[in-house]
Amino acid sequence: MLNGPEKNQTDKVNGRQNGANESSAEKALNILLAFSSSTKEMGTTELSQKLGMHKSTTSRLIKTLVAANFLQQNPATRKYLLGMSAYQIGYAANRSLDSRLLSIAQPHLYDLAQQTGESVALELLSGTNVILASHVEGPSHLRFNFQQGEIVPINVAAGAKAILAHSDPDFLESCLQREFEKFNEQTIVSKKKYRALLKQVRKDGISYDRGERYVDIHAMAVPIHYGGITPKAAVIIAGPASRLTDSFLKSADQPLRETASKISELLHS
Amino acid sequence: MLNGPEKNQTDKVNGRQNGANESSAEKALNILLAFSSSTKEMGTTELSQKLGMHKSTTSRLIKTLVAANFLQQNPATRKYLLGMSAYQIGYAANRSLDSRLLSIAQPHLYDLAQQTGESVALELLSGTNVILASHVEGPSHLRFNFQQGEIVPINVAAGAKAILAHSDPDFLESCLQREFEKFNEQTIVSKKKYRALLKQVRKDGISYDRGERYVDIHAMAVPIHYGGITPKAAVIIAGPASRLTDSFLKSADQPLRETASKISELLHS
DNA sequence: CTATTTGTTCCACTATACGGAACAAACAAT
DNA sequence: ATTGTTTGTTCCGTATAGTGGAACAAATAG
Repeated sequence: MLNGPEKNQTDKVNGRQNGANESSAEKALNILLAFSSSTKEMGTTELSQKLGMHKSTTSRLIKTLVAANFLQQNPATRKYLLGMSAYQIGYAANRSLDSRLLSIAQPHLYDLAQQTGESVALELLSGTNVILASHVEGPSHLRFNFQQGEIVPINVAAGAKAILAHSDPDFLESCLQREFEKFNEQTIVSKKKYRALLKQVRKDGISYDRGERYVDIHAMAVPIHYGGITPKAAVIIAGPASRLTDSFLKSADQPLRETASKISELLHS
Repeated sequence: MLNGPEKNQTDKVNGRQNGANESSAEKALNILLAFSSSTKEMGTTELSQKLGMHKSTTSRLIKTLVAANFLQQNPATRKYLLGMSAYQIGYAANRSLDSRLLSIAQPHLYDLAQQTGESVALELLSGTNVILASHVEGPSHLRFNFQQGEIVPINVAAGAKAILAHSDPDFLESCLQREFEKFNEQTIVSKKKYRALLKQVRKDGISYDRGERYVDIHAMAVPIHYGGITPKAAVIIAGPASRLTDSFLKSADQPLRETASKISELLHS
């Protein structure tokens, strides 16, 4: 009789035990993820070492990934890089995440508006502008009325500053190519000043607009983080300058941060 | 007696025979691709039907995809949608493809500049602008000097029209939110007129700029296709209005189209 | 032109994925 | 609540599909 006395004593707890177990599908996904961190092209051997897989296994999986257009081979270097299908699902994910973000955020924006008494909104980065995607008007009679879908230049949007403060350098540069329009005396038009401001925002985790677009409207914003990725959205509180005093900013600080991090967490769940 | 004398007569030619054979990695990738076409969330059963797989297989693979964050479950609907990893590799693919596109295109842009005698460039769509990514100056003394990295509004860039004419409707709408700046009498500021123009461009496969940015500079552009995806780049020929006559446009038409399709093909190889 | 690195194919072995069916969980209809 | 229906997950024996050593092939370096 084969397999002797104790047979399946392989402590397969049932599921996985240490994460050391990998299906071929998992391996294929890991290959894709390996390309997401470094932009550079990679060959079969390099990949197999990086992921601790055998060359032959890696080679076969790459073949599959290439066939599905998730990877492509650069004929010049014979190495591999991400392909059109990767681009495609990224594009689709972007849209899905947006719509999901909006539905997740809505109730929390509402709570924040109730709590602070001011208008609250979500700003989404789109190219080199910010779009006002979702908003809740504050209960007060004198309040800032967000205009749904309004497009705001990055130099005057509090949300844009919050987002760009954590964006990757290349992207930031491409945004700074564009000339900053001046709306009033408070508007920041100097790129140098803007950069310095972003540095401060990154440190504080919060950004402000002290009438840079409309002199009598102030705002404060905190970014929403999507995993390890450049944030592309921010929660913003806006209202009349007369009410957004220093003491208001102080009292609204914690609730705003909590709302943003709550939404960030829910996105990942 | 069932199945009689001969048993394993299953004509397993050995490898695959009809392409009907699918590895688990392939199946996982197909699930991802299923989400790229329709934005809507899908459940296990719906997916299994769409892909012709068994429920149990689909369920297991979804589990793997969720664990790797390529999919996520919407707690409200219990259905699945693309997750952060999808977004992440899309973002990386975007960068990779750009750098690959530039290196692939360069020699062909050069050839086209030689052939036509005018300046040639690559325009990349970035958000709601177009960036001048790579260019070759024409041999003539009087020529259009592209400025590397220059950002051009979509209403005046020939490349933008070529790109947007083939973009998906949602994206086009978001681009049209932005107000069109008027540079001179030729500049198109009417959204209605712009839409009509795009329709024509889509039909012709080529777009023109007859001095819409600089009155004395004309241009023509053809989009580069990345697989089945919305194009995000175009090849453009620009030069002094005095030389871009109707007869020039006619003679450069074929070479320009050929350059664009050559680059498109090389991207896929 | 040989040596070395890198990538692919082969094949016997075994672990892994399959799919029917049972089970479990939501949701609808009484 | 109770039952019926749809949808999703888990179980498990079987057989297919993936594994990895090694041979082979193709580039690149020396």
